Amino acid sequence: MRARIEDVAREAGVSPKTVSRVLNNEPNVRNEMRERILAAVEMLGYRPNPSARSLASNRAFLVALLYDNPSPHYVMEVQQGALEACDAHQYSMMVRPLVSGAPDFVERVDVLISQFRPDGLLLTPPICDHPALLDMLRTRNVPWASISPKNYTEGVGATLDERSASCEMVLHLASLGHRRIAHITGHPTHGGNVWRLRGYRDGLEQAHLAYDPELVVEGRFSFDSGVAGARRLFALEHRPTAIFGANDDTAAGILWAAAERGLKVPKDLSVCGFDDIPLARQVWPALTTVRQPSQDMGRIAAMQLLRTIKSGKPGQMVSVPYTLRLRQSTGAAPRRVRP
Amino acid sequence: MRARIEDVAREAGVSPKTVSRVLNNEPNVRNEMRERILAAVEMLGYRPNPSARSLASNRAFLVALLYDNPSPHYVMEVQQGALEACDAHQYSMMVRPLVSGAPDFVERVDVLISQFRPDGLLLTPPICDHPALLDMLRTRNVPWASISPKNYTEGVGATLDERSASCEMVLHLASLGHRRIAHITGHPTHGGNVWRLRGYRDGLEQAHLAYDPELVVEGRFSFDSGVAGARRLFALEHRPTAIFGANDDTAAGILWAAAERGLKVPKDLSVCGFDDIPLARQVWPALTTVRQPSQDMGRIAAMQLLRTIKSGKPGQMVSVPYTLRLRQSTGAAPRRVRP
DNA sequence: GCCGAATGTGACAGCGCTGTCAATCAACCG
DNA sequence: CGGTTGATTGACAGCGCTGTCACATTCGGC
Repeated sequence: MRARIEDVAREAGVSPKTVSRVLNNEPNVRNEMRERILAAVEMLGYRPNPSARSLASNRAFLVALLYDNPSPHYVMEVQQGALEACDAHQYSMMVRPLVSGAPDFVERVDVLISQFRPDGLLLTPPICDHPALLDMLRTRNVPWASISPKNYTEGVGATLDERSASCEMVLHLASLGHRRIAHITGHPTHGGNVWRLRGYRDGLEQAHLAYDPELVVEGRFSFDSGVAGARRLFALEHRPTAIFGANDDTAAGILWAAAERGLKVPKDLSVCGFDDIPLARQVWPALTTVRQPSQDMGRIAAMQLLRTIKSGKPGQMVSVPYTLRLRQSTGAAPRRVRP
Repeated sequence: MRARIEDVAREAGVSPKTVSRVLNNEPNVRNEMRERILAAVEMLGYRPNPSARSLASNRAFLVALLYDNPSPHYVMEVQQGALEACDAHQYSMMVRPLVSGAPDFVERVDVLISQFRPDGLLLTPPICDHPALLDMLRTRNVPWASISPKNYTEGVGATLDERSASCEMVLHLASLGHRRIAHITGHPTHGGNVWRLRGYRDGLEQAHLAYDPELVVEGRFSFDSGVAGARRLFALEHRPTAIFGANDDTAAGILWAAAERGLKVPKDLSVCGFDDIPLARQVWPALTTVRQPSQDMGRIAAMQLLRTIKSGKPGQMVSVPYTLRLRQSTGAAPRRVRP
């Protein structure tokens, strides 16, 4: 049978409670004692029983990651990073896919909380911007951390300056000579969408290009919405020479639609995306995009959440850096626009 | 405070133990009583405390999904399916990314088991074919279910007849007039690789085409290995007119390398893959591939695992159907091969 | 060297549930 | 009709840990 705390206590010649103190990093244990106990733990290969721990302490040592996201790669990256942070702090993590548009969405999370009693939640877009959910969490006093929330000036979590990144991207296109730069937006309820769109407008302004509403098409952060959006833009009388997709999936759709129409990228059309998922390198030509360190963001948000849980004081909203990845899908604007 | 089993018992006018019996579907409870108790559970919105449950019963109501897989989409699909099955049976699921090549791989899983005491493990390729791990699990008497293991004639889990699927794919290419059909294999330690390769040879044989070792290049189930493998095949004096990638990532790499070399797909070269991940539709031209219902496989494997756990008798290895998805990346063999 | 405060340690109950086993009851047998 | 099953229910202990509180020890200031 596996070692219990009592065995460690006997081995170290102390009471179980003292062992418990050491394991939980509680103060008021002499150093000598602490070391003796840690040695005994090591020797017996002791691991606390999480169920007993959580039953007795009424803490679950559990963080739940909630997602509702069309991009498995993104979720996977965030999950990986969050898992790293949880492991490092001896917390376990559960994952839960959800449909944030479902009528019983908030209730489902409520059930989840009463069932598993997680110490905190990790929210990805668009869940992190769901007002009713956040209200419920506040009421139930459950801490949470957000990844890329719409409002990045408060709360706990990790963000990226999507507005500046988008602005830079548009300036890059402008510097290549593009004058008609279109944008296929993300899902209107995603926080990211708001900032990427705003950054697009910033970029136009800074490049002294007029904003033309005709050139902004609503998408859904998906491949299909990229295809559909690009088809609409191609049908314009005066079509754009560059299209900025709100994410890489969208941009891949644009590329696909361009190929369908026989347009050469980047000769006839420049295309760029956002996120730098593997797909960005796997399409032809490889996508110019903004690298977003999703895994780091997952790790950082989880760390801030754990800090909040442990200290009771809210952690920070950490901004992580982005990088422009210039690849083959963007190039000089064509002299003359082919239909 | 949240309702406890005692509250339900009081409400229904029975002992806590009887409530427990109902909640655990134990026999020997009168129907009338069962219904009264369920009504009380419903009324109070009672949810058993998983920690207390697992502490008292020495079962964790927990399944761990282990993966070491380069394809996030695949893992995500399996995860989603497995989660559905676990939810339906009131089990929770933890996920754990691992590196099966690491020297301490088996030990890490061992630690995981003694720490969380999962009732069973769900193994994805290539982990499900790791002999040392399986030995350890047998020794520790931990049940597991596999998804697409190399040996699909025994054990518990879900498989797909990859051999027949690959054979059909090759026959499809042969029917289009291709005579030099190449194959870029998967990672040599993956079970799937063995059967896909064998199916490729079956197909050649059934089409009365000679097997040419020059046309089989070792890959790693990755985009990059597809690019590298295709470059090698293009360098052959007598290059293939069709390349069958062991999975869609590989096939996407082949497409990329073809574009790089200026080869038109499918006019100059036919390409096909395996799995039907979203990427297959997102490249240009869309990939002909084999649809593998990964989510169903995750769900089915989890169900079989849960059955094993609950009954003590091993569940089955369930074979799920595949479908050929013919898209634009395959076409009639060229009359004359351009260099 | 004495006293109060700060620090270090342990005894014990109990978290919410289930396993064990005993008690009760109805059905059935000869 | 007494005895024997088997079905149904409950009492109670205890899973492995931590919170609470009491007690022991050390420290600093005068």
